[in-house]
Amino acid sequence: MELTTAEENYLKAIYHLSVEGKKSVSTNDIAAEIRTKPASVSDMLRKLGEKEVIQYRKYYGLQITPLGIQLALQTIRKHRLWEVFLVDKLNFAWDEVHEVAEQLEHIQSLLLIERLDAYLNYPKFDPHGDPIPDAFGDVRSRPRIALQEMEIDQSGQIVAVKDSSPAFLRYLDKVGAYIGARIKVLDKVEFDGSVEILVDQKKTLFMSKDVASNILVLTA
Amino acid sequence: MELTTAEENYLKAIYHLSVEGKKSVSTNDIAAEIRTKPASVSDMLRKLGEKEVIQYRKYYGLQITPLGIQLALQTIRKHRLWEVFLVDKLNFAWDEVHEVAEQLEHIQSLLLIERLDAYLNYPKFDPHGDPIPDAFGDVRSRPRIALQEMEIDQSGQIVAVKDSSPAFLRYLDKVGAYIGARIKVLDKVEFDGSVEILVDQKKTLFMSKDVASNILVLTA
DNA sequence: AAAATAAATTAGGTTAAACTAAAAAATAAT
DNA sequence: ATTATTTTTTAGTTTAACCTAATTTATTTT
Ligand SMILES: [Mn+2]
Ligand SMILES: [Mn+2]
Ligand SMILES: [Mn+2]
Ligand SMILES: [Mn+2]
Repeated sequence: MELTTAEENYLKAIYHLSVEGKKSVSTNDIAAEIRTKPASVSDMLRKLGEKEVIQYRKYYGLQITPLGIQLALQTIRKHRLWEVFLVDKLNFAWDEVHEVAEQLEHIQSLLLIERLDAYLNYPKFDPHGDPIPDAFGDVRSRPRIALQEMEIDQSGQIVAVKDSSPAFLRYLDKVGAYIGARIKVLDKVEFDGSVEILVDQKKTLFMSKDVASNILVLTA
Repeated sequence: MELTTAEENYLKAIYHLSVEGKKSVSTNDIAAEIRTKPASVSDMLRKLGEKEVIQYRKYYGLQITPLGIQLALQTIRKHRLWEVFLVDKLNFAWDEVHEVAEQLEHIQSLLLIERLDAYLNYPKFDPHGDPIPDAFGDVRSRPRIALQEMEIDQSGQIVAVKDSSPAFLRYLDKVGAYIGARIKVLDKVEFDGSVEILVDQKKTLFMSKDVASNILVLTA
């Protein structure tokens, strides 16, 4: 069973929206995620249904199948390994990798991805802190919460970002927030949900609710 | 000006057949090279003509333009750099790289290819001995002749292969011929054109005319 | 429960890239 | 110089992946 590039992109979007997000995924959600029109999505859902990577009843909704999950995870695995390669070996910044990985993830070669994995020393997380599925599709996920949901005085370590857009990542670079940083919540403002944190025991940082909710933390 | 993957493949084939080969390139030649039907080639030639990467007058023939050469060389550059990456970094054998490089060459990112070039230490030749064009499309080509055309007692160094098929490359591996090997022609058989050579001053090797004509040598 | 609104699908069209079969042009053979 | 052959192009289809506009189904509101 092989999927086209477009099919892989759709399936990946469906996986992200369903398995990692809410249970029910709408045609409009997928269209927004993939930046395409709902009519095109309907068309593709029928095709993915025929290929049995999703279970699809029109007007009712869809459910990704075990086969679909497995294939989606293989694409995600490739995407994240390439991101690690770009950052670790080619010195890309973490905000420069997504677009290129979006292309590289579709290269078809089992040997390539296994060799790449070995070459990178079997990394467990990508530059944005997202877990890299192994060759069998197993994902070791860490329990993590949004910084925005932490209590005052609670401390932890930044382990991932929810939003991987260049604008957001460059903002984090600018203020000095990074994956691996140890943080402690100093204050939370009731009024607008903004937070004040201490980074690496030396630098205090204010951030909006919007920013804080896109930073994922492993609490101690 | 951007080309699709199919257009890049056609243009690359046209470049190889015209610039590196004979002057006049037929529709059938291209069809054979790309493993497609002549009718499909005619269609594509019209499109490539409109994009001005070739000059095309139907029934008369085609000529690749300077713009076409430049674009073809960029694709060839990417192809060969990826081949070096696969062999040097991911331990691919030289007969395993072509198919994967055929896909990787179409990844679009200027940053990627410049960084890759730097990471590989600006290699000048790919694993098959073919020169890698630089970012400006300049190719440093060495004067090389087919082993088959060497005289008895003449010596030199294997610098490239004409045929990159896995079958041929694996045969060379088996008999112990490799790029960089110093050789000397011991004998040439008039009857069938086969040759006997001495490799690295220790091992003698017999090879058919067919094999010898696909090995390129830099004569001392 | 009917009407209004929102969401999803279908109908019909476009573009890229392939194909087969038929026609046209160029080349080779008599 | 015709005729025959080969090469190339055109005509007409197919498939994948998109689109807009129209229609159908589901959901909400009155
Ligand atoms: Mn992609
Ligand atoms: Mn990532
Ligand atoms: Mn290619
Ligand atoms: Mn090569």
